[in-house]
Order: sequence, then structure tokens, then C-alpha cells
Amino acid sequence: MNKFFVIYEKLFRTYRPQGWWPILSLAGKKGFDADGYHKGSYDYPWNEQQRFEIILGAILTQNTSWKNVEKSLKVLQEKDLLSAENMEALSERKLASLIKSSGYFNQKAKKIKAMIAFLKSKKPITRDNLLSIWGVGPETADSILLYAYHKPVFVIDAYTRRIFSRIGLCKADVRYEELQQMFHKDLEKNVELFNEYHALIVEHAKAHCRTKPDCEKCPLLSLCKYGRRLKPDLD
DNA sequence: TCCCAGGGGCCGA
DNA sequence: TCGGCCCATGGG
Repeated sequence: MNKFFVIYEKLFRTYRPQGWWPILSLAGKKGFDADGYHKGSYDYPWNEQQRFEIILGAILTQNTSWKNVEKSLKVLQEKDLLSAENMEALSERKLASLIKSSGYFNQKAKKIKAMIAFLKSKKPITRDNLLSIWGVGPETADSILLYAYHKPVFVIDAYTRRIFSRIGLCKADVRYEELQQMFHKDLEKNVELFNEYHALIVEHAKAHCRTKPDCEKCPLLSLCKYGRRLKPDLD
């Protein structure tokens, strides 16, 4: 039995489609809710501006809650700065002041500037090329590849390590590429599946598998090593 | 007041 | 290669 897919199905049945990656500039439009989520649809042919918005979000959300990122994106949207062309003219200092709510604003302004320079270079959007950009690590690169460019790469984050190490499928400090390989090996390389699965992992980490876990009504309790240790009377 | 959030760069061992 | 530190706001 393919454990990774079983877990996906349990999460999907519990939390339903998550509508990732949210596109704020399309919020309220047909197929998009008030926060830009598009539940059950994965194959929007993002144009350059929408891709850029996803890339911005991927950088701004580094170690930061999405709510704080939304605030920054709204500020940028109001100033018509959700395009690489318009943002390029902005000074790094000014950009930093506009994305304050996302935290690490000096670093992130520098990262966004580096990303814009890369996009302008017209180099191919490959994982290696993305990783060569200052401020882009494996999670950010894979988020961009999956959600902006529809490439079938599984995104690993701190939540993925936490959930799957508690379940007992990997160590808590498993290397990024190692855990990613486990997903790639066990799952069909499918963009929609990878899109939804990662989003469901984030939702599950917020709903139950928090730093201090709430195992009581966890949908994965029956197959989780950690949860079963807390509830030995499960069988 | 403290902890955590959809990480990544840098530096010294 | 790996651990430790830095970056910083905002919500619970």
C-alpha cells in the first residue's frame, strides 16, 4: 500500500481542495474567492503578471505567515506594482518600506530585486537556475516551479518534515532532497496532485499538527506513530 | 511576555 | 557538511 497516497486521500477528504496558489489580483473574479483562492482548479494559464505575483508571494512568505504576506501584496497591488516592469523602477529602500508587514523586509527587498534581474535575463526557468539566485533556496525554487510554472516538483517545508516525521516515515531533520525523493518515488508525477498535497500539508499543520500537536481529532491519528504513542488505547 | 509563522544566507568548526 | 546565528513584523 502506498502510504503517501493514503495520507493524501485522508487529508483531501478532511480538508477538501485548498485553492492554491492564491492570486490576490484575481480575488473576487469568476472562479476566485475573496482572498484569491481557486478551489478545485489548478490549470489556470497564468500570464507573466500572475506568475510574478506567485513568485513575489513565494519570497515574501519565507518564514512568515501568509496573512502578513497578503498585507504586503495588497499594498503593492494598490500601487500597481505587481509586475516585474513596474517594480524594477522602484528603489530597494522604497520596496522594503512597502513590504514591511512581511518581516525581514530589507532582506526580502534585496531578494526580489535579484529575482527581477534574473527574470529580465531571460535565462530558462530551471531548478538550478532558480537556486543560483540570491535568496532562493530549495523550497522557494520548488514553489515557483510548481505553482507558477506547473512543473511536477513536490514542495517540502518545515510542516512536511514535522508531519511525516511524527507519522514515522522520516527523521525530523531529514534532508530536503531526500524527503522530496520519497514523494517523487511514491506518487504519480502530477502537477494537480503535488499542488493540492502540499497545500493540504500546510492546512493540516495549522489545524492539528502544530508545534504543540492537537492529536485528539487528527485525521491521520490511526497511522501516526506520534499520535498513537499518546493514545495507546486506540486499537 | 513569549512563541511561532508556507526560509535562506553566512560563517566557523 | 553541519550547527548556530541573523534577519523582523504581527497575531495568538
